[in-house]
Amino acid sequence: MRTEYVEAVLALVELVPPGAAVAYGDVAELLGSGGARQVGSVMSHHGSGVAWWRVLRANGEAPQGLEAEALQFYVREGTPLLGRYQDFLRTGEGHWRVDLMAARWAPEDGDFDLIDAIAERLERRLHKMSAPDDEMTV
DNA sequence: ATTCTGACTTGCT
DNA sequence: AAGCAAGCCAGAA
Repeated sequence: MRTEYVEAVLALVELVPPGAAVAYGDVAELLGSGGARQVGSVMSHHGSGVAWWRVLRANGEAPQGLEAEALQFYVREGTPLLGRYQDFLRTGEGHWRVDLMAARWAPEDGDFDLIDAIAERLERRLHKMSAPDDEMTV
């Protein structure tokens, strides 16, 4: 993934407040570019510096392979959870997930501007690279 | 150009 | 609840 996209994704993720969360697909949608898998890829390779646990699967499951670590953060941040997470904390058994209906980030007044700024900057930087120039007609 | 690979999604059994 | 197939977007080989 190009660095412009990586930066845009990370910048977006930093806007998500503690206790809230968004799905991979949500991030792509807010950026107006790429898809859920691209966002997942970015998080996997470059997400360690941000609150990666606030970006998860559309059904509320934590990022693949990091369930246990993520749960610690959710509990600490008071993120709404569903299922037997307490069992999971004690025994490592039991299914649970984030209650995305309740936890999904609802951007506030100032956030929309920031989101737009990020999306626009990405758009600009992306377009600059292609420069079509009628390539197909040659 | 083709194929493979992912911290993904959605729909159907 | 749990699997599965197909669709998805893009980088890498």
